[in-house]
Amino acid sequence: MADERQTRTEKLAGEIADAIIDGSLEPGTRLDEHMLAARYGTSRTPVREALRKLATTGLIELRPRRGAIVAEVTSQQLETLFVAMGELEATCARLSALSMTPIERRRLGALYDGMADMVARDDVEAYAAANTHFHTLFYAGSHNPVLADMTATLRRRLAPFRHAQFRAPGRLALSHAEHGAVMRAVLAGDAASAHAAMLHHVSLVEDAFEQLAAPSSPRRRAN
Amino acid sequence: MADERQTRTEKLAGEIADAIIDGSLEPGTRLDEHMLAARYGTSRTPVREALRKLATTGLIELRPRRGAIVAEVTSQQLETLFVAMGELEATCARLSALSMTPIERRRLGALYDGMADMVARDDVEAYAAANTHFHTLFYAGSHNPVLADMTATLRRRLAPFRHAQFRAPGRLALSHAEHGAVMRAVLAGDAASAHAAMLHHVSLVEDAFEQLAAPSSPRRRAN
DNA sequence: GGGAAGTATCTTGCATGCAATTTCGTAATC
DNA sequence: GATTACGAAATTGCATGCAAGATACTTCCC
Repeated sequence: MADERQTRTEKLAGEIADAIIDGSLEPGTRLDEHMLAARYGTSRTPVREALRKLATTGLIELRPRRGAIVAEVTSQQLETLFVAMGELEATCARLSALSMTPIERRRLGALYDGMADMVARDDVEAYAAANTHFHTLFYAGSHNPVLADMTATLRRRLAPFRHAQFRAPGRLALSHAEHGAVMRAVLAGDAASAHAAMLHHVSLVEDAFEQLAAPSSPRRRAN
Repeated sequence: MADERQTRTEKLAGEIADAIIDGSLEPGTRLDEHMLAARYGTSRTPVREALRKLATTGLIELRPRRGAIVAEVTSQQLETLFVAMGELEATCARLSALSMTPIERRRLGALYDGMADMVARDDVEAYAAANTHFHTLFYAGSHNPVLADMTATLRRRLAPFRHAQFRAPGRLALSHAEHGAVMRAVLAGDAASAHAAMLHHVSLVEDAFEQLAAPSSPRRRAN
């Protein structure tokens, strides 16, 4: 459809980002400009510009004169990213408590109720999709596009590491209960509680990930 | 010194950013690629790449096929930026209360004490420099480079609009008092109070700006 | 005189080519 | 046998050229 309104550079950036996020391009892979240009049927110029763009989001690492590689994320950096993500999500929830319109609040409630059914049916797939939507509502609800963008970008950056998020048994019901706490605080206009509830929620997600990713490694102290 | 270790693109990005921040390039100015290339004595290629980089920070606006302009910031966008900045600063303060090392805490106290003298001498210039330093301590003190980067970038982006920050009479002493509240909360390890105090502090800065920038325009409700 | 259509100029998007730096492989020395 | 030095291949950084789209201007029509 709208495939010729955006420039080749933008299309490339999107495709490469997708390849990284869905795992086709593994961390550490060298991103040779000639290779990418050949693979996507363009010249090196748009490839270079796309790589610069991706570098600013942190998805890839650009070393001057030494080429680009898909960002290798150490578990320490990952923890840093999760903490930052959590703080931003909590901030969005905080602002949502202060700024959401009645319509937005009603939508939030409706989505939450719908997600209860998915938990009852144990429909992990539907719940995962609805979960993304749920969080997105707070980005928009903050009524602050700058913050919403930052948070969405970070979420995208962490997407490769959250595949198995709802695998752990009982995680669905727990997640839904936490969502309930966040939602009630936001609907009540209680900024501090909304912040705390969301922070608690995403911290647990982080812990769940760490248990899956490195079950035997010694737990570092959170910063 | 280190002028040939970084690439032309990076140097260009820095110089153009400086020109925007110090006001040499006013908002709305068209950034013609040929013109910039000629002015800085390079070809268009590094100019293009520098522009892309600046676009991601928000300093300039890049419209596909229509060129780049120095970002025009409406007062509404400015308020959004200030709110986001405030939330991020508050978050850094929150994390600082939890994570600062004893050495960092001591440095914070020392700087605060030194700033008291500047207030007494009414040395606006020195205070402004120390103020930047003061805030930077919290970025580092969060022990979260991702968050610190985001906050520093936003601060840089807002730099053009904070020139007259300490002009208003009595602002120096007030600022110092607020710094004191933030510092005490951080030193006490009280995350919630640190967050609240910093938010209060930067909100007042925002208000001061708005009074200077648009004294007669009707006040919008903060989001 | 005002507006619209067509044309010319300008600007960006992309391709290609060259030079400099890095990296890899080979060989020589310790 | 390991390490270092040298050289070749490869890769990035940058310059230039061309084509498509956008802007500005002229001209024509109402």
